[in-house]
Amino acid sequence: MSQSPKPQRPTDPAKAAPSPKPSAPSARSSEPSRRSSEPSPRSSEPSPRSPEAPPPPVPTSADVARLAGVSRATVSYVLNNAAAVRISEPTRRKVREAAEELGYVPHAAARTLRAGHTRIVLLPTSHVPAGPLYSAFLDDLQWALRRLDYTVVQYGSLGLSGDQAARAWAELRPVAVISLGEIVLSARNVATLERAGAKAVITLGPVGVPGAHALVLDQGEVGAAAALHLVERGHRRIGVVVPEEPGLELFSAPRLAGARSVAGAEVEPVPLARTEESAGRLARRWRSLGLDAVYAYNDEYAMLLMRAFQDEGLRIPGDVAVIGADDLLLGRLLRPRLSTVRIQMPTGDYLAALVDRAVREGAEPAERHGLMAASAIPREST
Amino acid sequence: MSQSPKPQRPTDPAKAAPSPKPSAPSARSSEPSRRSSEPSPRSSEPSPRSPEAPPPPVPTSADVARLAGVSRATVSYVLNNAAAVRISEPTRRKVREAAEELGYVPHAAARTLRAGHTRIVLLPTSHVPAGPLYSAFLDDLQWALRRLDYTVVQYGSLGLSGDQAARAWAELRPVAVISLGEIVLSARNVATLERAGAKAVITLGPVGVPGAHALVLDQGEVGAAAALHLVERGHRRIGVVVPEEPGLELFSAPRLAGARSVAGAEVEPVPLARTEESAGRLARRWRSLGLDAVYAYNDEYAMLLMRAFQDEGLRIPGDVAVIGADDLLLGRLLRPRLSTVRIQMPTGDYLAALVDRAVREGAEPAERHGLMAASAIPREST
DNA sequence: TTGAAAGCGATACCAT
DNA sequence: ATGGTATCGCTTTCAA
Repeated sequence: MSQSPKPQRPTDPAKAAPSPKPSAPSARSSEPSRRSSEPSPRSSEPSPRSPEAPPPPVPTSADVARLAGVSRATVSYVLNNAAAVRISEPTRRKVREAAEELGYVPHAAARTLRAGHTRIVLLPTSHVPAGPLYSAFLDDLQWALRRLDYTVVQYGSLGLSGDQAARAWAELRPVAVISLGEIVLSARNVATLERAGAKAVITLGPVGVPGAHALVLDQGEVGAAAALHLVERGHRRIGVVVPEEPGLELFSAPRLAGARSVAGAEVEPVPLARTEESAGRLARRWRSLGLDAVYAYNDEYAMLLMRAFQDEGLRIPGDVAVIGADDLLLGRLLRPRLSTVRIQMPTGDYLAALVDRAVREGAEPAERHGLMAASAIPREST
Repeated sequence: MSQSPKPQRPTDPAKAAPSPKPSAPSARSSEPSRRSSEPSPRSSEPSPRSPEAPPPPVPTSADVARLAGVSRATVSYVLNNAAAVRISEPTRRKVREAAEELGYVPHAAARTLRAGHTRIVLLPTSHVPAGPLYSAFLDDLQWALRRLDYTVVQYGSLGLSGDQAARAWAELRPVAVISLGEIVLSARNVATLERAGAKAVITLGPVGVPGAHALVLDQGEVGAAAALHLVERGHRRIGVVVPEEPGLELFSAPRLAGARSVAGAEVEPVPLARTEESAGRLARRWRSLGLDAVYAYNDEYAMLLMRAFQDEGLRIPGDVAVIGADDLLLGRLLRPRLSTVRIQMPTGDYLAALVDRAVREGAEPAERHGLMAASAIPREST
């Protein structure tokens, strides 16, 4: 076992011939099959795209070096503006021109492998939650992260289990993962990611995840703000819409609980699907429920429900008060104008800074609460 | 040059001592700095996360091999279910258990480098266009691509120029790029990507891109369908909303042109921002415009405008007919119910199959038209 | 100032 | 049935 390495055949036949390269690597590396050491098949023309020519090999830094008449090391120095080494200006220009001419783009995988780490911040996406609130937040976050020189990669994780997802993400060796809460991570998953080099696993959602930096956005506050508002308006018997669509439980359950926590509120869960039919059915049996107000989960469900109530002859807010959440534009367009709960998300800058700190200083995982402020916006529907 | 390799120092000091490992690789590779060849610092415990311990090295296939008592080759065979090689069942189990125990996850970059290509399909995203139509399409596409074993990566490209973006994408060596039209690619950019190994550059949008597989989704059809519908209903003086929000010109201009192309329609462009104020202003000067119908770009703008009209005392469709586009749920909730144009996008399966064919057979770039069907859905607002 | 070369991790040949 | 090992492209040390 512990015998020293026996160089039965010369350690590296290829490297033995530095400059002109031995005629051809013969049938050596047979698998990747492409690649012929000379970038252009022969001529120097830009190759007018012959119909069935094998795809031209991707230029490497070695190609650039050859064209510029320097070593690969020099190419690397120039292209990365290496500060520790001084390269003459003529050489720099030669290198840059060669790179330009070949259309050279460095190979991220090779760099990653060499460096031992990436600057990838991975954002899992499953369903794009389509809300303008969310969109703006996402744009903001990406922007802030790029300013800090991270590469933002959204990884489509639709329909993956937590385990599958964690493995798939880990393969990319992201330096950080920011889970927006669509996929529920277990402590195991967090461990997988950290073993794969992730310096920060941040979850943004209604529940904390053991081992991760959790920004707990307490959805309960949303429900509480809504219920409190209704109670203050003199309502007591409050229906709370619980969407029937799967995947929303993580949000709806805490919102319901938050509403329940409000003193003076008698809360009744009300299942509702995001369809006209479901809303119609609910409206028709509404009077039998004996409720005088409803918190409709969010503005979309609220709109749906308001319409159904109105078609049923119920007056808003006279017969039933309605409040939504998310402060969508459409709420202001409804008549009566929809009261809502506005949710304050952490800014992209804040989150990006958190990532950066964790990456650089290895901040301890912790749960942060109270980052999400929820406040009722009274309009005409309550 | 052709001197045989001179092993000044043993080719690989690490490999020389498989089991106990030579104290440390001294100050050899100083840059990546981490990595100490032994996965666990010493003990076999899962390490109770000592406060300031250096991060444990990421396990590699070599670690798995060592733990399982086999070679790295064997590990690779087992973990990839290599068909060409038969490995005994006990060995397989040993390897799998070792991998499991270490929480081994293969390093995508290393595999990529070795393989010479990736299975990444890159979807640039800049603004998340937030429409449910778009979301559904995206989900669909990701799903279809994953079924074909591609890795879908959305690359946040907010605020990058075409050149910057193309370079950044090319670094990842994606096997295909599907540009959803938010970023406008030039022929140069396409060339950059193809030189970097992309087998297919597909653009999906109102305009074709030279050199790319272009799925031209002719937005003109949407405008035409809307205008035609209005003309058939007896309207002639038709306003066409042109959103003032930046980034929508690529869609709004062809839609406007499409409306203009309809015989019998007298089209007037109408700028409108996605705010209540803008809609209110427009509604107030509406009567002076002498128009009897409006195609409001999409359902959101239509809703905005309908509300403003109604607040202004204009009757719909009596005084002004309104039609939107995208067939959003909210259209059916408005009163009167909003007529709309439903847009038929190519399915994710179709697009995924197109990618796959291009990747495997190197299909020639071509423009495909007529993939987008648009049909008016009459409801009550026209 | 530049070049030679080691080596990051995984894979698939070619031996055994 | 397994193991040794060259290789992918890039960065960076060390030597010249």
